[in-house]
Amino acid sequence: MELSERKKKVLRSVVDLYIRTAEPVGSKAVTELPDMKYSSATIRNEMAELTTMGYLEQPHTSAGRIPSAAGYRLYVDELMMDYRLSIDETKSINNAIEEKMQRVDKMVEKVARLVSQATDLPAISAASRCGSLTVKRYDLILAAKSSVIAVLMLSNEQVVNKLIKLPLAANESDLKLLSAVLNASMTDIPPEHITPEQMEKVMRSAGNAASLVPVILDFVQETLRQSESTNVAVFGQARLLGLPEYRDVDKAQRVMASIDEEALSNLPAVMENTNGTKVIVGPENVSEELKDTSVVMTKFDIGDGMQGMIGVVGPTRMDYAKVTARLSYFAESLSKLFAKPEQPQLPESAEPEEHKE
Amino acid sequence: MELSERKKKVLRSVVDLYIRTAEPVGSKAVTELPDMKYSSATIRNEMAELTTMGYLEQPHTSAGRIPSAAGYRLYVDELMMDYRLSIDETKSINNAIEEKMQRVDKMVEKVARLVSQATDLPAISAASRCGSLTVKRYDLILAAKSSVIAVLMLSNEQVVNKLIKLPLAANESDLKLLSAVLNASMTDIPPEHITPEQMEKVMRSAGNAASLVPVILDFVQETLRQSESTNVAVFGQARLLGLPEYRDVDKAQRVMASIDEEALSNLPAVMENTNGTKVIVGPENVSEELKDTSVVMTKFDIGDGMQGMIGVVGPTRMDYAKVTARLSYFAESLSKLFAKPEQPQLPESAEPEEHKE
DNA sequence: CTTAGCACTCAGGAAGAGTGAGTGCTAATG
DNA sequence: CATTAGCACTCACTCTTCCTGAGTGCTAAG
Repeated sequence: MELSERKKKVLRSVVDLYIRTAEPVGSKAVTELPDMKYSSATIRNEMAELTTMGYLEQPHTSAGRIPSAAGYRLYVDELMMDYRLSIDETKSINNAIEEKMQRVDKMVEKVARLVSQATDLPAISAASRCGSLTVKRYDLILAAKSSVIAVLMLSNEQVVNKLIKLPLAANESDLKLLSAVLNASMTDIPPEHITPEQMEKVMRSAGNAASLVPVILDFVQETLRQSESTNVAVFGQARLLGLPEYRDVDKAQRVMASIDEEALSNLPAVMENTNGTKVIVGPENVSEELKDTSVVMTKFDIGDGMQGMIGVVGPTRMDYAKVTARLSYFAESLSKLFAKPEQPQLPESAEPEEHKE
Repeated sequence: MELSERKKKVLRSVVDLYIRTAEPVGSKAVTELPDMKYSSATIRNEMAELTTMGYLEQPHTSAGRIPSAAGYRLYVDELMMDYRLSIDETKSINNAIEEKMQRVDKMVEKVARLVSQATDLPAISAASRCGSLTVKRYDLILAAKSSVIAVLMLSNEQVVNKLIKLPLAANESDLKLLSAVLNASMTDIPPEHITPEQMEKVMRSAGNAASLVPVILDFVQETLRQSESTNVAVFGQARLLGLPEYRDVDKAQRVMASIDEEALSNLPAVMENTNGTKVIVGPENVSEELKDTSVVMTKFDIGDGMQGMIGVVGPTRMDYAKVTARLSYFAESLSKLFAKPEQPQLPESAEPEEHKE
């Protein structure tokens, strides 16, 4: 059933107010809003109907209304006003991102930290590889009498290396032979297909350098496996405590603990089939502890076939408009940055104006 | 002034009890301890004296006593009983550490997470390089028509690499020349000594590959600089909230926020001149917010000239004996592990017995 | 030196009263 | 018919008061 324009306006007002004050919203408060031209009685009637329709709730008979999960959902999907980032905001975001950074996952972490600051809520970051990797090319460098550097180029253009110390001396030509063998027979093979039999075959043809083979292939397996893992971190948890809904220490503790766990396991799965920004309102969360906690997550591509995810956790009453706006902007900036890694290109298309309030 | 044996015994009992219960300790409670053979009146007198000596405090006239900072200090330095880890504890520690891990800083983080679990307190981890690094050796590998892998071997035997894409094609002999030049003139130079003049000199002698020089040297500088930075992380913050002293949300928030900051900046400085395990009792902390929060930190060497630090943050009333024991054990295990990286050797010397309680 | 006894203090919980924001309903109004 | 004014009612919260009991310091006796 479709809501009347007036009902939508009332619902939006209630949600907005509740987001600001964290207290049940009464009919009078709504009346006092700038462009509400109805009396409190009318609003009361509308609110009563919105309550029976399930968009609002009443903590007890003589209190104002608060939005229900359905109310928030509707608000997020249809009602909320776009929040435009202020110039200051975009500037500080850009400055922060502009710094040269080397390791991709550290970069994502850093941005998550910024997001946490910007939203004054805890933030979660995750960097993960998607799709399985293989080795595209092997190089062996003789670094000293008895140490060899193995350099692997992976299918995503990433390069990794390992220093291997040998029990005995090695020479250039042995290494040349071995790397030729490896490049011929061990490229483009996913880690789970590296069998002991294959390993033996390689060893037989590797001549003097045969003792290197198991070390290298172990390293290969480890590298390919490990790079599939996700790297999750949480920042600014303490900010939760500043919010009235988490004045209850027990609740805060439960939520924070489950952010830690959730972050470390479930999170990647949740975003599996999504792209862009997703809002999970309270009870839509799987975990029991997070039933009145909302999550806004955004997924984006970063170079080398990796994906990044940054999210914010807060009370169901969080400022969805602001949070999603900021998060999207961060994600967009990061994507662009990684698209041209040597020459950071920052989004200018956004044309930020003074933000409405 | 030296304390009598009886006073020491009373002080120890009070601290022990307070650590367990988090509530002011009355004379009666002390009397009821197994080997206290005095009446409550006697204990009262002793406690009164300990109070005037500054080792105990009284929250208000009609309450029991709690240890003062000086009391804790004395307790930590002289009074507390050694805590022996139980077999179970050492087992779970060893299991956790045994897994193969690749990146050192991740390893330290993982252990910190374990420490947090084991102590049920927030833990801080830091991994940092000490002393300045230089490049020991350069290798350049032609990876494709127009991409080159630069492999640097650093003075600590660590190897790093970077994939460089060229605007034009390169050939083997150009790279051979360039790497010879680099190895001849740019080794063992700390990052701050890489001057533009030098860079130009190298470029002049580099022939066709000159355009690679700035990219490589930038990478060198970045690598050497970055590896000096410290990598700090905090885990299990939420555990603070389980403790009675942090039922006050505001306090908890202040402390947690300042753990975040402290962790990220001050921490390495604090441990500068220390080795092994250090206990910082409440007011000995620099930060105002942490005046009634204690920190136990331990510093240890991990391979490659890196140092690791793991610490625990908790109320002044934390179980110092247990925490220091566990922390030391973790640190010891890690040090040994890194001493023989390929063949994890776990401490057996500890000969853990059933722990006293 | 140790202990029993006693008067005194004071934090913290329980019970009760008052306050006011907010509601739903009804009747009047444009 | 939609809107609004008016009114009685509800109920969370706060403030105050009272009471209890754990703990103390001091004194006098063992």
